[in-house]
Amino acid sequence: MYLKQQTVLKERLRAILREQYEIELPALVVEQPPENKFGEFALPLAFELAKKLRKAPRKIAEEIVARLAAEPLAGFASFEVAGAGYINARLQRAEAAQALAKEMKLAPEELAAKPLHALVEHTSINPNKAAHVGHLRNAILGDTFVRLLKAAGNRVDVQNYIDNTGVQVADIVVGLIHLEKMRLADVGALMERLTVEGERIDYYCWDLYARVSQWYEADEAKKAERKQMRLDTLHAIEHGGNETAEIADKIATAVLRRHLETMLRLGIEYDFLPRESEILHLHFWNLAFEQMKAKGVLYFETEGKNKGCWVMQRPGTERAEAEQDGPDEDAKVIVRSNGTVTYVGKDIAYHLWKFGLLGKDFGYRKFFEYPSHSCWISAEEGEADHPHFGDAQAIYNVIDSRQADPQANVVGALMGMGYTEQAARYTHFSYEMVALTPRCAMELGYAVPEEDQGRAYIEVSGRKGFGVKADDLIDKLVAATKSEVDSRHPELEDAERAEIAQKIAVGALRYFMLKYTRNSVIAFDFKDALSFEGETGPYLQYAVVRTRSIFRKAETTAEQALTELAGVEIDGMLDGEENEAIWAVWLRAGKTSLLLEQCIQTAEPAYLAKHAFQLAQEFSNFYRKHHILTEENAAKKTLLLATAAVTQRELVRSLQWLGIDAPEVM
RNA sequence: GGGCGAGUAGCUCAAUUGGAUAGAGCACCAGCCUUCUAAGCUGGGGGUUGCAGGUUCGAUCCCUGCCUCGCCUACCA
Repeated sequence: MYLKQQTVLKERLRAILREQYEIELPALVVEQPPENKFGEFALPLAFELAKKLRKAPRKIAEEIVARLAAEPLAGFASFEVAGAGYINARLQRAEAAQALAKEMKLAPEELAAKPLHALVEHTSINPNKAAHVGHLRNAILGDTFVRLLKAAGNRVDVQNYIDNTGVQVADIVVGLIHLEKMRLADVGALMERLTVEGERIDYYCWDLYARVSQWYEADEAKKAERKQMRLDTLHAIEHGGNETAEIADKIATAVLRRHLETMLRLGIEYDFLPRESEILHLHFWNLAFEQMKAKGVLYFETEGKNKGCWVMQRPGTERAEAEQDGPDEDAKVIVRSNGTVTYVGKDIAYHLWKFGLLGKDFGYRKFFEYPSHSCWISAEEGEADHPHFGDAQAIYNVIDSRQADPQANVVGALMGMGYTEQAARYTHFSYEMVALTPRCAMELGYAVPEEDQGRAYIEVSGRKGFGVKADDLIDKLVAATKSEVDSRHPELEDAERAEIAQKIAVGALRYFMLKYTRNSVIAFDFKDALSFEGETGPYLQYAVVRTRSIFRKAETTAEQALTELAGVEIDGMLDGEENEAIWAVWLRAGKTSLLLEQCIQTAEPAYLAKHAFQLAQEFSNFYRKHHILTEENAAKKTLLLATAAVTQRELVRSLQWLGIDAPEVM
């Protein structure tokens, strides 16, 4: 509703500017006034025009308002000049509410103008240890963005990139072979033993990874030897076709499966798992290398520290003419002097594939089953019958901000190859890490040096085994919500209480990760994460539960209540100070599609989280002031019921996009 | 050294990307459950937006300089 009216207003204004002043403004700013008493839209454009027209802003505003008032504009009640030259527009409130009540689905004009085939990559955890809170932020951000893109009408493939042949996996293999003295058969036995004992393989690896990392450094005399073991192991894994690689594959696959299970607890699913092993073995790089050489993106360095390497100019390091003598020491090495390719090189090849520019595809086989679809994994030789991924028009990589540089290198390579359209639709969906507060770290039993105790946060470290595991956090949340539900609803069956607790725990966790904007570091603390009051997921769910309770008692449904509003005369019932709380709900509810658009444009889900919270707040305020079930005026009661209904509809819709499900009772 | 990000209430964060009196939550204080669920609501205190300049009708936001903090900057992956 709101977005549509905003468009109507903008079009009218553009027409007026053309006719009256012969001016075309590239961007017409429409704001939301700080308080509803100023109206629903605020336009500061008179300030901008003042200089061009050499007139006082207030005078210009008056002229425009006169033109706006000259003929009726659909949905608007009035326009006025305010302050030094603001133009405020007021909606015809009853009309707006009636229109919003009818919007059972998102209106077509509020969906993406041009639906795209988008590809979102998120999670991408090294399959060598348990997922931790930082990975949860990644997956929750990515999954939420997927839901937003889909809601706006785009086709979306969800990918989770698996670095199954990297050093981190190699470290675990070194641990199994050299510390635990295991062979392939022993690893199989270990995994069976863990299953029997109900232990998690990813937890086992968490500890082993920390042990190996320390072992590398523990003995000064053996440091070099041990680092060489690590390198040899890595190369064996990369090469494939040997026992070491088989151990790596066995363990990485098992850990990956655990990651999928952990994420599924939060409602997060994937379509495809491309693995580095296939990027290597199917020789994606060879094709990328030929293409890059042919297009002059790579050049062979003959001097300086990078002598003998194929290098690429780093984006943003273009040198002045005068300095162009000698080698570019800032250049990024893509192929080492020993002929092996770096990570960035492989990443470029992978991204050419994502856009369908490589000229080669993965093999595919089924890996994991969800109730509604299968998740596929890359394979050298896949199944004959399979879906096809890649060929995306837009890609979003949910990767933490520390990898901004390598990401920029990939974009730089695409640009250099002339793929400017693809480069423009390449989004590094960057976010800051989740760190721990010093207090939280000490609670977990980690020794925090005195000089670090005053810091706002401490970075987690997989190598030190320092962090909060995802499943531990989810378990803790579920336990806390379960005991709360148990005490509030002793009349319910235990299974039902468990289900409610599960939904609340997920709501709390997902909202916690989404309420911060992407580039703020989350200083994690159990106290905040386990809070269910104030700006939290449960607060939003509670608002929905209250509306459900109302419709149960009124023996109707939200849909019915909204339908019935059409037959009622509500003119005047949304105006005046005594009705402000009612209108505030309708206005906020009408902004959902506007927020959807903003979130996608800025790749920032936090705005929707805030919107949902504000709607819940407006509703709570309304709920206290207006008692629905005891309202005696029939028309008024219909409006109040519809107000609860529109809250429920928009809140449930927003929460669904955030991946949060509201229970029936809580 | 260079690049990126951050610095806002006691704490954790917002601020519609340059707009009206800088807002929320937590914590603290005072109230509100025989009326639709108190995981709630109302009120209160709390701010020189790191510092100093500049740009303009208007700056938390843009520019310059400085201070503090974090991250990135390998022929590691």
